[in-house]
Amino acid sequence: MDLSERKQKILQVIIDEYIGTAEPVGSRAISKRNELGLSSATIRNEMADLEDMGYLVKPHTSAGRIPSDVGYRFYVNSLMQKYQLGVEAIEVLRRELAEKVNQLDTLIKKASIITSSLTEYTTVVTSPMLSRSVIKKIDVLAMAQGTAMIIVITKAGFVKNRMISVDITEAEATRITELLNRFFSGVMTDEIDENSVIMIASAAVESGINPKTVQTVLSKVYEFITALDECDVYINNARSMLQYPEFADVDKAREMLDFLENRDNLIKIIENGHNTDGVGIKIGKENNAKELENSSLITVDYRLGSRSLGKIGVIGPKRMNYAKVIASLDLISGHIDKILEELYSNEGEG
Amino acid sequence: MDLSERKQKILQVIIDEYIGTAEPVGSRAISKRNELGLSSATIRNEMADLEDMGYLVKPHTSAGRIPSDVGYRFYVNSLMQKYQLGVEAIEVLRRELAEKVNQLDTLIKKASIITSSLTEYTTVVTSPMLSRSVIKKIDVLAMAQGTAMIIVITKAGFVKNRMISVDITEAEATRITELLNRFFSGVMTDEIDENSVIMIASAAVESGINPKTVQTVLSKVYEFITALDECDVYINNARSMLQYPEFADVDKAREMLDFLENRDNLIKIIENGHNTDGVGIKIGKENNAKELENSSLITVDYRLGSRSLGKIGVIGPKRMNYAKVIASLDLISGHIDKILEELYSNEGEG
DNA sequence: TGTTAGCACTCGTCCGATTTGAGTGCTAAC
DNA sequence: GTTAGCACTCAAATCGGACGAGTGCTAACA
Repeated sequence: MDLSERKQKILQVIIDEYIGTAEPVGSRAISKRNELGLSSATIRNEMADLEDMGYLVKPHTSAGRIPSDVGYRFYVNSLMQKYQLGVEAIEVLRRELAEKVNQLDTLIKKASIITSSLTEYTTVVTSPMLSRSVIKKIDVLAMAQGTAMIIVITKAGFVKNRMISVDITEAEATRITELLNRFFSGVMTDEIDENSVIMIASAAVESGINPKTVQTVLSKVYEFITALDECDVYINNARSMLQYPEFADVDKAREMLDFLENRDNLIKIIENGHNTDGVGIKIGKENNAKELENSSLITVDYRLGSRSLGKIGVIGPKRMNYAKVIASLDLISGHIDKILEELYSNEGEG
Repeated sequence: MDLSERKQKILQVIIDEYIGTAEPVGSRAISKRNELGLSSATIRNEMADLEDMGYLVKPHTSAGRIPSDVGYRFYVNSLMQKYQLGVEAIEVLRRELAEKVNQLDTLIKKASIITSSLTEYTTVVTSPMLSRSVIKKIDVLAMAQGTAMIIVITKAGFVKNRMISVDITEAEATRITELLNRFFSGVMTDEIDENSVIMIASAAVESGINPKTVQTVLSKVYEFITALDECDVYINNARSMLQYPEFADVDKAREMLDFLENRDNLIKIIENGHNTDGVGIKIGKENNAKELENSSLITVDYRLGSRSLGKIGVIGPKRMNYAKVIASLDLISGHIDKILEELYSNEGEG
């Protein structure tokens, strides 16, 4: 079942060609390029074999052939040449990322934008998972009459806030804040359980705060902390889909954009689409989503130390420039990892 | 130059029809609806007049006629019937907005989503302008080695944060935080000038903090506060463009989506497109943007008290359902105003 | 004078037939 | 094993006629 050297060569030429043009490629076109020095008839025979073996398919009798999912998979695994990004591209990336790195979410969004412009495909990034973050500080602020605000800051520099409805005085808020920080500052979010909340509650009540207020605030705080890991996803450059002939049909484009709009689904696909080691590549049906049958998804982790915080993914037509996308993602995730490492090297250990 | 009763009637029927179908409407179709009891020939004569007067245009000789920008403008100003939103729609809106109103930006984003689903057009909202906000609290936190975070919370419940590079100890950060709040808490952001910063700086230096650290932190804080009013814009349901025949051509759709992606431009258009009183309606070329020549933009303010915080806009084809969009925006902005009023009734006065 | 029936004319769209051309598979010869 | 050659296939492009929606104009009518 192994492919002869020559078949591999031909398959590679076909896929390279198809990636460039999106047109089925025929035997004559290949033989003309005479890298192989074979006549079109010979190529035809080989192509027929490749089709039998499942690497190619014919859209119809009198068209050329296009790669099947299997063909792409073989290409990605065995044939593809490593892509070398241009020095200017690398330079731009370095410069852009250096500019405003000091906000974790800004950094991620920026990374997404850069990836889009580097690859010209749609980029999706998941926001950093905060579930295993260390709390730097919690604030409870009395705001307008009957409302208060909870602010949680993690060591990694992530700030989340939420308003709650509760009658509370500034003094009470300050006191509760004090207690919260005494117990929770420096603690990892998923180590916080109801017991710790109860301890704080009794301490607060002892210091004379209305038990009902304490109860309301602390249950909201607890709820908020446990909900911190809600994963969000940013989509970038979705409109780029429209530039590829695969989506020349407005209905196709609409289907894809509708799919992208469904965040939950998208997150699921991105999380699924990933094997542990570095880059995850899902081709066509491998994505297990009808809407992505004609598309591929490539993902990488971005990490803090050994811990994966989230993912950056690129979605494009199945005939995407895999080598370039992989190179881009590799480069950018490497950069992010380094930046995060520098910024928060003391985070992440209990 | 006035339009006779009958011409107005005819114009109205034509526009109503065209809004529904996107097809040029002919004289026969109108006469068939016999609301007017006129023959097609008579209608034809009237339509020819309306064309001469600039209210209608012909795509080509043997098609019906479609409204011109002038025609739409007349329709919007004089002919359009008030649209009554369904009770279920109103109920949904009320319920949705009630649910998680406690975050200003969440509220606005949600409003945008609701508007999209109510109107089925693309919605753009500008984030609340913070320039004339009252500061509730400022925090400076020492984070990882060599970095600190500035957090500003406004009375209206807006939280913004930024990381900065500076060598600072926790004690120093706490001290600076104390001073910042003593001077700035309760102050409106645009009342803060360099003098106040200098005062804080000297106080901080007096209390023994490294002058260089003080200088770095305070200049960053000042920079941050003055940059608070950077206006952002959220786009919702852009893909809905694709469902209208106006954008059946992928290139047209692409042009529009490209335009929407250019945030600066978009903000400019939205801000321009607004006259002070309530709803702003810009039809086609009135938008002063090539990309919007075939689209209309309707905007409303959302307010806190009398102060406009930002805008909600709807972009759709020129033949959009103006009455419905206006009714929706009216309703939703009214709701938001009320919610904001309730939440932050004590904000906004120096 | 305003309205309408009638008619010639325009012009985009639809539809079927034809042509074109890229590409294939097979065969026979080298 | 390779290749030239040829018949065959089939989507896409081209062409042309029919169709029909719609117009403008004219003449007749109330």
